[in-house]
Amino acid sequence: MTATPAVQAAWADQTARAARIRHDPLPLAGLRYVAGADTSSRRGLHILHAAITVVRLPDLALVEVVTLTQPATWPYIPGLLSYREAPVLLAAFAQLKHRPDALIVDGHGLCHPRRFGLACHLGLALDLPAIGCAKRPFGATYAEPGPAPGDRAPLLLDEAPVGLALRTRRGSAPVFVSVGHRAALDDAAALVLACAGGYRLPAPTRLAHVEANAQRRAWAAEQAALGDAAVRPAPLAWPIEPGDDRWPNPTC
DNA sequence: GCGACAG
DNA sequence: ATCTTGTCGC
Repeated sequence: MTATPAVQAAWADQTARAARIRHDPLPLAGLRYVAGADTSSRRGLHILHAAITVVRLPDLALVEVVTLTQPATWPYIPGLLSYREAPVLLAAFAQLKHRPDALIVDGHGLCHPRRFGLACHLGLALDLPAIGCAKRPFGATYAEPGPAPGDRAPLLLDEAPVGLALRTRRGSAPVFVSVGHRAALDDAAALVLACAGGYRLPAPTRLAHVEANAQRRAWAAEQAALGDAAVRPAPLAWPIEPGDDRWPNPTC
């Protein structure tokens, strides 16, 4: 994907929004409900299945799940994941009965070319403390952290510290934690560790991944049962032009 | 042209 | 992200 007008507009949009990110300490002591966000989709199908989970601390019990299926309006473009995934994730979040104290996103926060990854985008849109916990470093470099859970090393992007490579489980690759919005990095790491529960990925996003996949399978089965009435997968119209309602806009 | 590249 | 078989280890 090249620098189409919509892509350039999105870059400018991210830079403008990044200036509004705050780095508050997370009130970890009173933290009770932590949400997780993830999506699933089938290979050539531009349909997104989102899941938002709410997990209770400190026992990591799953107390609420919302899933939602919507057509994607953007392709996946490295650095512009938000424009693809944020709309359906925000719509799903709006259906939550609980108001979580914080959100963990399957993706990056400040570890991003314009310092505005999906976790920043969602946190800012929701005005909620948000952190990114990704499975791959997205171009950032790091020294291998020690083997014990809690061991960590700085994540560097363009020579700048943007997050942590954090060991959450012995014998597993580290996860890549960066601040999204209204959170400090050490608190973000502490929260991820508090949610690890013996797994590599923190419970909120790990369970959201499971739920989003279940939603994709359920949707596929439902479509199969509908036969002729099933939605025909319209190919994603791309690129888009100015004035298109998919143009980067502050509401999503 | 080649390799990188969150999900 | 998804596609895919077997394989290694607790």
